[in-house]
Amino acid sequence: MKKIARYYFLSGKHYGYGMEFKKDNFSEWYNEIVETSQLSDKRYPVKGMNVWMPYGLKIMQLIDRIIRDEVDRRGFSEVQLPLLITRNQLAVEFEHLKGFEGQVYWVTRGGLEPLEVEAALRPTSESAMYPMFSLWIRSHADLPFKLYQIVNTYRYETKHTRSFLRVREIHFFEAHTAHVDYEDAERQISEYLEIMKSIAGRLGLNYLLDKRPDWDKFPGAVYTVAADALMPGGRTLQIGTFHNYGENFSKNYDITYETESGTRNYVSQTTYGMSERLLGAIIGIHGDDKGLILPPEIAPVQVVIIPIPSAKTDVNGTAAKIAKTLQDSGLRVKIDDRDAYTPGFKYNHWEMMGVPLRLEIGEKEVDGNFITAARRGISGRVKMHAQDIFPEVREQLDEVQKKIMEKSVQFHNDHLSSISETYEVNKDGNAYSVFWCGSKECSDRFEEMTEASCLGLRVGSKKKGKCIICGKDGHEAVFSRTY
RNA sequence: GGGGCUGUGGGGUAGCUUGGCAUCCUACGGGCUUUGGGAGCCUGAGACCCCGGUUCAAAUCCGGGCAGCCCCA
Repeated sequence: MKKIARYYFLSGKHYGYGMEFKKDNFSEWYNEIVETSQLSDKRYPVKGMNVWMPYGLKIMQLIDRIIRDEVDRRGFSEVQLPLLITRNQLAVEFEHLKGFEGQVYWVTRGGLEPLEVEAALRPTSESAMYPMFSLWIRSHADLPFKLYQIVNTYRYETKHTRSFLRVREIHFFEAHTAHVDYEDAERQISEYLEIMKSIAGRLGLNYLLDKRPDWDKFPGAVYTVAADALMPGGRTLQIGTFHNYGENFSKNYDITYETESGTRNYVSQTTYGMSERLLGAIIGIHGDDKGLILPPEIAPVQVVIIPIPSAKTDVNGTAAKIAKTLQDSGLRVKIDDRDAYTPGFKYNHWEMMGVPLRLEIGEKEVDGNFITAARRGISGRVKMHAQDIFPEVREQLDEVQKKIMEKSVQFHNDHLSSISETYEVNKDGNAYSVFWCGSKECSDRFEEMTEASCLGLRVGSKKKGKCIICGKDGHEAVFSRTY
């Protein structure tokens, strides 16, 4: 048999034997799955900068495809701005810069010569984009102006880094818009929330929408809303942010437009950010003791076919035929016909890799003209008709997606608790819905007592009650430990 | 921000206290035999994080760096 190249989807396990850690030991489990499923190799010798392995990169690209799909259809255009930002661009005097001061990488030399103008690696792209916005935006006819880019950004994290959850080189999606007025910017925020909902649905993720307290909003923003996902291990993960900048940036970067009546106005601006934390959430929330569980839409291999070798029946021929049918229908399919491994080994391997659907083809199947299918995350096997198999495969992939969402909703609901006394916070951790008066003092006090910090007021909640700390009138807020 | 721990073949480890041939498992290459839930035998290759110090001699002791992990705020 032709030898199979040792690429991601067909390689043996490089790193040992199966899953050593169970998911209830989340920290260890997470590290192990990132390594054994070949998502990322963190042996690269720079802290917080890991290698995207083929399998992990493919998943991320499929996630990006969903993001592009959702924003493109709403009139955004993709751009790419340079990585370097001059000191001049950054040195616009306002709070935005101060917010990032401590975590900016600087390029100070070109070859052996010190640079005349030192340049920063973008920590985010406001200061790269907005001087250009100032050139591009001329009149009200240019508005709303909606761009996005998917690029790496750099932040000098001093805290403990973790694959996909806290990194120094960030795979970043950032949408930037400019509008005629604040009201239109507000409409843009609503559209962002709609996009987030749609993306999260396709990824099987749930999240809370929290309006960050003033002291925790994005530097330079009027306000910040964040999407926080509940993770195993009792922490929340910020997987999306929505900022309304008002005119704070346009006034500093001189972004104006000519109105219909001939006057000049500053634009109102917004941004929307997401990163590989989406992948971190997918790994953490969907995975189980056997490994990854991937939503079909982002699975590099959606269907894996395991031929069960037989002396008297041509299982490989049947496997190839089924594979071709499914591929022609647009699915990502692999046949694992390596003869050095037993079927049982392959079952475990592909379950670890999170492949949604496995088809087994042996003597029984060929003779009986059917296919045995196993669905990731759903126990038991199902039989499919070998003829016209695509609709049944499609249906079962949808079942896997449905199950992922059900489990995800259940997890989310199980781990968000409403409490009225701080002693109800338990060490195992959850996210806590409480009433809060809005003061920094009470937030600090709560954090001191429970280690859970304030994510902010819950967006859309109309609930009112007495502040859990001081007893004054308050609104529903969420507290939790965070990544 | 503070404290602690650890770096040995690709992965996981023994050895370190008391300096002297580096242990085992797994993964990997070749061969045979197997294959319906992690097969077996034979064989091969592969390692002491980096820099400096002490010493006849350093994986082992000392100093610094880099990297990783854990706990607390």
